[in-house]
Amino acid sequence: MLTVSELSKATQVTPDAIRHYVSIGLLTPSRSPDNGYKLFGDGDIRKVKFIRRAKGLGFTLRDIQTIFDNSHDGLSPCPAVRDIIQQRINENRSKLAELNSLQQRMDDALEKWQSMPDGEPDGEAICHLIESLI
Amino acid sequence: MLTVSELSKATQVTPDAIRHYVSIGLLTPSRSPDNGYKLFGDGDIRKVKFIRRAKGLGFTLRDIQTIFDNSHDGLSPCPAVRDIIQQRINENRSKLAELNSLQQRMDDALEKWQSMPDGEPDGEAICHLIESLI
DNA sequence: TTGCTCCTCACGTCACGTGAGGTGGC
DNA sequence: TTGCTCCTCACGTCACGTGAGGTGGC
Repeated sequence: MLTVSELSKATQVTPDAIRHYVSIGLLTPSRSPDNGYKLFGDGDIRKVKFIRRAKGLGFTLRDIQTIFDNSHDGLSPCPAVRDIIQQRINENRSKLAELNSLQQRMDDALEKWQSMPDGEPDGEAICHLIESLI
Repeated sequence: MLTVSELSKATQVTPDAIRHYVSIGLLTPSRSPDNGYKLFGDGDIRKVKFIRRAKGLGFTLRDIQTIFDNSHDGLSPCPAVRDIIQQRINENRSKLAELNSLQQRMDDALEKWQSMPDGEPDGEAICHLIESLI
């Protein structure tokens, strides 16, 4: 049986993150009758590593809870896993497109501003740099 | 003088967003003595448009508050604007790199999983698709 | 009375990080 | 006593969206 800090060391995950996973039900440690400390089993090391791997693939903690629930109910989580990652891929593509166009706008603005002086506030414009952009 | 919904229509910004800007101090409407309604002036149309334009360039509402504060204190906000956008550009580059590598990992995983069957839970693995990845 | 706009809380979002205040064993 | 780990709240993050419950004029 492992305490929070022991599980933390075994998995390279912060104690706070582990406590968070417990608080949302991803991990369900037993309790020490002596002092109420959370006690984790060997399976929890695997579970935490799974959480980290899945997060690295873009799964949310709620997604991961769904996977655990399926697994616990004796269902194969694989179909759900395929569905979810496809959705996360679509979302990520949208976000990438968004950030790329933002990057473009920022770069354009900064370049345009290179040749512009700093204006004093004149009661007319808040910041002429920003307001100069269409 | 404009009410919330009138300012909303004039700027194409939702009433909720306008109320939010008021609540954090970006807008400071006067109040109708009759019914307590928020009353905005013509300058507020310009301010809301400025907020939207700045947000479109990656400025946070807090950044925009800083710009307003400088402007209000009779200082030129332009040097701060240049500093801030440079910082946001750096942040955006990091985030883009992050999302690009996530995209890579997701695509790789999905492709690898094409040829793998859905496994039944066997008490050994939670989801062999995810656990198959190094 | 019905419809419309307005108001002020206050919670939910995502995944924690960071105090705040207190406990228990060496 | 000091140091270390543990505990449980509860707030902050970013920019709103969404009820919840109530008001005021046509």
